[in-house]
Amino acid sequence: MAEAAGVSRTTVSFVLNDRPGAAISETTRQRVLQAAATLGYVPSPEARALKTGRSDIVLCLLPDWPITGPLGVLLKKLSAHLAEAGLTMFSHQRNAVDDLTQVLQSTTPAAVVAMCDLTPAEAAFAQQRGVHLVAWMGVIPGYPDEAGLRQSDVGRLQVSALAGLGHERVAYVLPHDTDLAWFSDPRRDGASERAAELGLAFEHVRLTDDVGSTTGLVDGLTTSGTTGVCAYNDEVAFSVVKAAQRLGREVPRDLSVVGVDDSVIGRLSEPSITTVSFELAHEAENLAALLAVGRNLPARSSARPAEVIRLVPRASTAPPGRA
Amino acid sequence: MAEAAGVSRTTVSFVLNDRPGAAISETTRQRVLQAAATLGYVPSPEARALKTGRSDIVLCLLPDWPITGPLGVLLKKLSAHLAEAGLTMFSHQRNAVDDLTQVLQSTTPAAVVAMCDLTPAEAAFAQQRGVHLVAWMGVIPGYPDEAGLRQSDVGRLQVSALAGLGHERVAYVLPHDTDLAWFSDPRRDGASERAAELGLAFEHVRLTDDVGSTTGLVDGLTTSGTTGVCAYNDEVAFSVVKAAQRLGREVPRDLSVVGVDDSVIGRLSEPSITTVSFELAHEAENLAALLAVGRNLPARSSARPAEVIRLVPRASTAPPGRA
DNA sequence: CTGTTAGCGCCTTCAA
DNA sequence: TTGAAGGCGCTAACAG
Repeated sequence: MAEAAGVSRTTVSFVLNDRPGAAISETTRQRVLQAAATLGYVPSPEARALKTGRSDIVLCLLPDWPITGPLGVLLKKLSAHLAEAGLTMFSHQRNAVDDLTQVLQSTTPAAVVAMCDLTPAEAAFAQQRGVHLVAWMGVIPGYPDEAGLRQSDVGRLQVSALAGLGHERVAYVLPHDTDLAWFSDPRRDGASERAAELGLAFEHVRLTDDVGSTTGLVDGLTTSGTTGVCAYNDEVAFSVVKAAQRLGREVPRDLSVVGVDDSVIGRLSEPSITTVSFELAHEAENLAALLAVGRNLPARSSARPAEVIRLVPRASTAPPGRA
Repeated sequence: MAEAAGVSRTTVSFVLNDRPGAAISETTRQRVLQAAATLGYVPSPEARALKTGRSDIVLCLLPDWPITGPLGVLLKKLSAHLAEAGLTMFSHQRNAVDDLTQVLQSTTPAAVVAMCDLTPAEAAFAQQRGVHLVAWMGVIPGYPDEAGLRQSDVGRLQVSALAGLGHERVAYVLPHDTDLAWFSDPRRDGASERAAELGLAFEHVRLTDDVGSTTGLVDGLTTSGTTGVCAYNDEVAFSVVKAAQRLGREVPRDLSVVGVDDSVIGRLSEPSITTVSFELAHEAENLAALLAVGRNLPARSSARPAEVIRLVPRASTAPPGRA
């Protein structure tokens, strides 16, 4: 900014950054602000970052499948919280051609939130560049997962719900899309563990891309005595319900089904689908606070919820063998 | 990078940037590369951007609702294409607290792709900063929309499909979520236009958040003589189908329904839902080419499809009044 | 309270 | 074919 304001660069820097230590006369302050406004001046992000060694970008590294539902909402909230703290959130979806190493050659973010797994090389590179690494639902070698949400707990909750109704043989149904394995496997494993703890018979099957074959899979499940199904999400649950109905089975009398996500499809299904919903507002704030250390993040009120995940009982579950 | 390689900064810069004009002996080249590798040296993005005045970031500015389905796929493809051209794509979702002006204070991208509307102030700011602006499904004052896809065409195609089957009274059903108005209104308007062209009776209704009330809405539609419904998307279509069935109407005999998105829910519905699918691979390449001008973008083969949008006929549509 | 000054790491013209 | 030097726009010591 030209010293069109008639002051020195230092002064400009001071007032624009609200430097705590420095005392600037209100007159000068106004003069600088005025000049900045008329000139349309804004400091160059690159020069600033170069000088301070750090930008005010927070990068969310997302897995390479679409983020929808509760997680999408969380991202949105996180972005807003960070913006309030003067940080800008960007998302980058993992893809085959560029890894974090590449991405960090385009910018040096203040922090990277890993919502997908990082390789040791990526982690090392980020560290070397002084980038603050936060593992949130993604694995970074040597870092703790900061997410207050375990995918395995989702599976555990589903099984517990069925067990509570008296089911003794339960199954986990995985989605066709193996890209989702990163997500679905932990849920299944949690379900499996919980079933073992409770002494339930447990098996799992994976859908295929052929919709028709779901019928066969569900038939196999019911004939083997399974009375309760945990589905990866509401979409899978819906497809299981449909298949059962095609087979002349009644839901929930012959088969109970529990989904995940509390999505529209589950509400519209007949019967409506019992599901697991997420309470992620507090998580978003937590994460924002973690990322905005040293900045004055506006105080947030929302208390930590009793449970991050919660069962939403609907019509698709009942004790086995009766309506 | 220390001249641990025993060469000058110039040399390093040359080899690392593959400078065309300069001839570097293969020996030196290797020595530099070697040293860079062992030192783990990478040029600072900020310094580079400061010097050249431009970074290699492409920023996609997204509307503040979740991007799913075909558009999500497009983003993913775009990101991969840009990565191949040495550009890094970041996404930033619009939110209430930071606008583009704020975001551009964190970085100076090579280009911004507007997938949501920009204010004149935002556009001016970006221009002043020398950021290349591309309107793609978003409106930027003074810029042409580069998207080969008009939302209004989606609505038009839906109406055409119903008209082709002989329907004479059609309705458009909008989603509850008014955030989606930006998307849904153009579709509805296209449908309305097309209906007028074809001399069809046209009306539109909006769902409410109360699922039960959908029944009443659909009842109103059918009693007023509507035989064909265009739904905002497959989810809305599904909910219309369900409501019709609750009313004892049969789909498609009493009511034909056309959705949009070719989503799983439409395929699993009974009857399966006729829908509009998108062919966006070519769009992604086009857009990438537009953004990567001056860079050597790997050649792409996919030909421009005959139609960006395509009707997928399924079981939920038939001529009016018969099965 | 305000101005001077020295780089941050890189690219690039100019000379050698 | 390579080295030296200047400056991109900014921040932060350090005077004044």
